[in-house]
Amino acid sequence: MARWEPDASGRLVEAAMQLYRERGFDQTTVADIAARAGLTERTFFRYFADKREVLFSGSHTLQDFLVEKVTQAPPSMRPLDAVARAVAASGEIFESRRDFARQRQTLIVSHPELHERELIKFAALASAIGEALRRRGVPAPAAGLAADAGMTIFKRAFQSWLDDTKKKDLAHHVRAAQTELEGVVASARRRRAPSW
Amino acid sequence: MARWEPDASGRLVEAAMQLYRERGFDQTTVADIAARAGLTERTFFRYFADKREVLFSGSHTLQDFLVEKVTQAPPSMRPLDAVARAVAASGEIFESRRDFARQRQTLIVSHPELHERELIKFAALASAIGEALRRRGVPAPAAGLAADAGMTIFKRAFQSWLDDTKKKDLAHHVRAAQTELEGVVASARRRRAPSW
DNA sequence: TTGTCAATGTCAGTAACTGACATCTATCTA
DNA sequence: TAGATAGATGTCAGTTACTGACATTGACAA
Repeated sequence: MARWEPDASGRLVEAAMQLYRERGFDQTTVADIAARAGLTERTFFRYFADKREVLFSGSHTLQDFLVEKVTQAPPSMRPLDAVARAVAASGEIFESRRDFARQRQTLIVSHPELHERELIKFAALASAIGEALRRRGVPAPAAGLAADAGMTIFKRAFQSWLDDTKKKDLAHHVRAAQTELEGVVASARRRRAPSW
Repeated sequence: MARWEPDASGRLVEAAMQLYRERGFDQTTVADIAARAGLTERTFFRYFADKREVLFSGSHTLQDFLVEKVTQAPPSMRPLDAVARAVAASGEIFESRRDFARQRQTLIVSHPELHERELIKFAALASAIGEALRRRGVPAPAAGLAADAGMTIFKRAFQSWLDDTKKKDLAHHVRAAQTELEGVVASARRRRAPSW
């Protein structure tokens, strides 16, 4: 048998989600979370850098997934398409946890501290994807902008996927968001500089 | 004469910038900042919600400026152009404080806590600008995306403006960033959906 | 003079987070 | 099989960000 109850980290995540939802983020202490997980406060901080991070343990997995997909995209594919396709493919990570994702997102958007953390995770994602694009030979400025635009698409698509009662998959929402963005960003005519 | 030394808030900002630069953000306590400003810790927290916020006191001014510029843009102007032009115009806020802005940005990007705060300020900016666009009659999805794309342009342009030794103005960098973004986002041909 | 009021100060308390060190227990090793 | 090992956890003391309650200050008005 195992030395201790298995999956301490997972238990902490589970306990945190429950408590944040039950009594709110501010009304939950780290000691509360640890107690519900059958651990001590000190152990919580060995697994998570702070009280917010416990809701973002999956971000590393997502980052690895997206970077790999972007890296594997056909060499001829345009940068933003490579990113959008990777984002669309990440639906497989979320599909089975739609309810969890919805609850988590509700928590995040209603607590600025959590929202901040989400935003910097997206920034890290964008940075990693930009680097992957550069490794594909995309020039630096375009790579960074394609990564940022990809994150804009991701955010929109993810939200509308969560809101979607018809349960279309994430890829569908990604395509819609990309098309919308193209409509917004495309210049009226091809030109060398903005006309304003 | 005034009851107390004037501009307590400004003195706190000044003291914080000095100390964060002298000994680093983590090695500076709020009590340190307050002491240098000739005030107490408690007073610091009456002016700023937390230790980070002291570096973002100008964000409200910037938001009001951008919202007003977007609102005043010619009705025929495309949403992203309206945002980009507003962003370009905001150069007048920064021009005279280029060195301050550079020092501040160096601090922010080297401290994740500060970076988080900057990101949520940008998110608030995007939200306010999106709303302003909707008041102009821009449909909801396009308004939000144009605001986000505008912030992407702002970030790029602001950074390259800070890095620019030739001292071209912010508007120049905004135009360059917008042109780059258009190149990245534009679909290969006009189409109804992404081709991937 | 005296009262008012906004800005500041004082003080005690909570909780996030950290460093140092102790303890536990499955497994490895002699 | 005794004992050493090592990773996971616990204990404890300390710092500091942040808050609520209440006192004080000092220009100004009545």
